[in-house]
Amino acid sequence: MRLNSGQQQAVEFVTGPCLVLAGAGSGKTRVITNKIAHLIRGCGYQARHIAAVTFTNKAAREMKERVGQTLGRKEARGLMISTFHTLGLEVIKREYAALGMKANFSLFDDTDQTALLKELTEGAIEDDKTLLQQLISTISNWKNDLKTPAQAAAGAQGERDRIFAHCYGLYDAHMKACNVLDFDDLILLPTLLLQRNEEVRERWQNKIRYLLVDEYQDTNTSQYELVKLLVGSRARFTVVGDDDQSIYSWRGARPQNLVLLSQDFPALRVIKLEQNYRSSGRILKAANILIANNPHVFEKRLFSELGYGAELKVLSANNEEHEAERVTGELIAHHFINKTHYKDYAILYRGNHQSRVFEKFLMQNRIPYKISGGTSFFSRPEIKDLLAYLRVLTNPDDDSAFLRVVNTPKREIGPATLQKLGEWATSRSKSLFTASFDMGLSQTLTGRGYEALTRFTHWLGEVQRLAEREPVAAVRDLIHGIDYESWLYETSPSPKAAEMRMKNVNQLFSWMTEMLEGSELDEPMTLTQVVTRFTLRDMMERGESDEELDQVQLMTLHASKGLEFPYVFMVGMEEGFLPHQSSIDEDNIDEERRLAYVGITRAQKELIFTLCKERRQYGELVRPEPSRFLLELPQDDLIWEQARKAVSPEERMLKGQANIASIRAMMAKAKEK
DNA sequence: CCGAAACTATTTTTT
DNA sequence: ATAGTTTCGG
Repeated sequence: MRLNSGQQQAVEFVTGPCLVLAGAGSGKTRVITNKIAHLIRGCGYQARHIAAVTFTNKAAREMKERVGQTLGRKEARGLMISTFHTLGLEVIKREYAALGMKANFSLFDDTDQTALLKELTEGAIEDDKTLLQQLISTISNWKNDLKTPAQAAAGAQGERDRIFAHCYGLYDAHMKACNVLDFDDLILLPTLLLQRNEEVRERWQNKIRYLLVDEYQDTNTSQYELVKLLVGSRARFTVVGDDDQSIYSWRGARPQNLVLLSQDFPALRVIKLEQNYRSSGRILKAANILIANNPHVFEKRLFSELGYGAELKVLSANNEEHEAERVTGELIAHHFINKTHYKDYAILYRGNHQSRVFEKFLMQNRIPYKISGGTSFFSRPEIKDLLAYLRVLTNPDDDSAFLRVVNTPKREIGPATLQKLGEWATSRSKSLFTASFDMGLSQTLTGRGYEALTRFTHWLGEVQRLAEREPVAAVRDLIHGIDYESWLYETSPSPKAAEMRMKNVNQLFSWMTEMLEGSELDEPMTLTQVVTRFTLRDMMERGESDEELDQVQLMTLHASKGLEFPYVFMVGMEEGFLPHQSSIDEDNIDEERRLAYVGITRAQKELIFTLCKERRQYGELVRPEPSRFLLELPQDDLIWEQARKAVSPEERMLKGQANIASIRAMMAKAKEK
């Protein structure tokens, strides 16, 4: 397919700053990939001087894939295509000396971060969950606004801010002492460094001679600052964005950055892409009408030349189970009648927890499905345990990791021993692991504790030495050395669960081995890098998990951004759910509407909404109203299908099964003919 | 120091 | 409702 004139312009304008306002489905990924090709083939740029930045790993992978298809592996070699965070990590990895850091830093994920702040504030802040959450996001906002603890304290308004700023200071000191970074640091530190250090700034401006940013409306202040520093006065860049798809303001995203751009770069060329190549006319009309309820920075009118298409359906269900049952039944029938692939369907929901019921019904009916985005794998204790071990191995100063690991599996190192070790280490400004090798320690510790502790740390020290030469062997020795498998069997509720967990461990191990040894496509990585990449969930694709598998796609609305599917189910269309309750409370409906907009514009051919009359929430029965967004849609294009008369849950369960079973029987009969 | 029982918070979205 | 956490008895 050829590029339309807007796309063509966007691709060919390479001499200055360029903003592409790309509506949903207007082919922005095509523009980016074609532009990269044009820069290399038409403008004499070398691949290694071009960087493209996205927000999610999934998006980065997809872009790599698409560029690889357009250019071929050879020409694409050396291109930097990554998330903002991975780019920041890359800068830090190369410039750690200028940052005054050690090379072997490790990375905190949000659980580690929460745990540390909880510990630091014990007593000072009441054990209030929401307050802790506020503290975390306040610190994150400070970091996103490039504020140091001192600056935060100076600008603090009121008692609460002053206390929070103090906690920020404690947190920051602890992070530095342990040689640990959090996610925000991956943007913050490079930005501060490039601001302050001209030599480093020039080096990176020379390295990245053309920068492309996808989903620009999701940038926060520090990310925009980093972009400005990287492009410098030459201002050779393209950013692509759509303010209607800004759904990350809770993470500090500033869609106003779209406006700032024309102030900061007066020469900015603005190009609008308004033709939608994805959705039927009716779906697009619904999306346009919905989003018209929001205020707009840039006016744009999306149009489609595809057919008008089928009506949008609204299925009403009695409860969650019934909802899943109806979706499953609808899906089976549709799949059968239209001879589609399962991967043509997506089930989109607001919160991850909603996937459970759908998973259950799909599984019962032998429908292949894939839940993507779910954080489950990395939050599993067995995975966190092992990553913590590896963090100690690569960064002996990582006290959090050491504490997690020191008595897992149980090796008789209790709180008393650790308390004393902690006091000893603190008074000597050492980390726990490092201090455990001190000779004098035997004075303060009891015999048993000392014995157990030193046996463990000396052994771990040996593994550490091995890891420097033979990382793969070291990881293997580690897993065997702690006899992790036995530990799993002891602690798991059932042998089956233990088996599952061990499978996860082996999965992790084989991914790591791949990354450590490298492949034709990827350089071997150090253990430090591998551990960091795992925390970022940024690892290379393993061969088998190709998206080509024929599976129904389940994901959150957030995770669906940038993707498209022929048939889309948007489930849980209820007040309090799609406009989420917390957004209603905070009077932030616009962002929820954009989220609905994103969901609707994922659909190519058909779109089905579902909602429940009643639903179990925290075990309580609630009767939610239909989402206001459904009422905002053009009713002439909607078909509301009422649920059957209420019946008892048991009866409905049986009937539901029978319904699905009868559809299956029908299919089987039809097949015989 | 360990296991069972009682208790409690969970559910917004992601790097 | 359910999973994870704390507490109490052995």
